[in-house]
Amino acid sequence: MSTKPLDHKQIEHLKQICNEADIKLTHQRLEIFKELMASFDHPSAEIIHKRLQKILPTLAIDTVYRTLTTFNKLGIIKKLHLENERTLFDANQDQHHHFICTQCKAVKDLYWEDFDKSALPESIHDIGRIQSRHLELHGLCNQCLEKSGS
Amino acid sequence: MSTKPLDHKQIEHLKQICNEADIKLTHQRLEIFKELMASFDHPSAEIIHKRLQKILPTLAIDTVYRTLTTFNKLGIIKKLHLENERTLFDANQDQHHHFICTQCKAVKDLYWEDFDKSALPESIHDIGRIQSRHLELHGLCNQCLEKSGS
DNA sequence: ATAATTAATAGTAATTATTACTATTGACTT
DNA sequence: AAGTCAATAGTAATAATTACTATTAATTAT
Repeated sequence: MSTKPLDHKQIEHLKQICNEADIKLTHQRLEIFKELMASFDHPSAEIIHKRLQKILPTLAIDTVYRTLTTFNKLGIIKKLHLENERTLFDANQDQHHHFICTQCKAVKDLYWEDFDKSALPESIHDIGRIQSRHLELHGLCNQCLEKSGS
Repeated sequence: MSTKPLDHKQIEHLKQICNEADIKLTHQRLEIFKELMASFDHPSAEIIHKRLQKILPTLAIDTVYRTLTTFNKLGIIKKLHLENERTLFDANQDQHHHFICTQCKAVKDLYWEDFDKSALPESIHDIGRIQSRHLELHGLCNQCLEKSGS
């Protein structure tokens, strides 16, 4: 499993967010956050729970769900509802989009600033006021393409 | 509940698809399809089941799920995995996108041909080969905006 | 330092969405 | 009219997520 180097600035940021929201940065919350920051993939609550077993053997799955929901509300992670049997979680806070492989179900990040800055069609005014946009691309990832030998 | 007028061409199309796929167009399948075609909203399996109670009182929820999965595989409807507690279903086969109101959770269709035709960023080649794109816009719908009085 | 306070957690149980199993149905064929 | 077989209803199981409650542990007051 590939991981990212830990960014202490992000942990400082988490401390600040928790302070402002008047909630405690408990050991469990910190470890769940660190696990998310270290994950290149987009783990589910269960995966996070499993990965933390070594550090926090008594951690309850309920706590993982509660914490992830809390983080989601605080805006420091995002729930992903993709073509997957489970809800996935993403700690990448930069504006980005997702590619989902229809074969292996892998989820990969995609950056597209030109699109992010582009204007939405006029017809959007008939619907409502947009706060965010998220693009979901489906297709075959390069790994699966190689395997199927095309 | 607002509904669409029934399009007999679409039912003919369904018959043809079922024929080609060598599956029977049963009474249940037809009624589920008609209900989907008549729906402006994006119903869940349970909602479809409820709405069909009057016509098909013995219809099993299992059959609804099975049929929707079948239709999804046949490509005549799409499963939507949005920020919703349930999977939703969409019978609109034209290329389109979705707006989800963060307050009332309503899902509205959005057409944006210019975007559909636009080229994806070069970086996509590092990831894989795209088969489809789906944009998910989040914000407040006009109805909720009016209610909150802004 | 110790007691009081209280948010957060672990452990357990419940709920909800979805899928699986099996006998039965009903349309079609011979 | 009997046989065939896919599809269904009814029931049960599974899996993801959430709720409940006693306990823990950190913080504040004494």
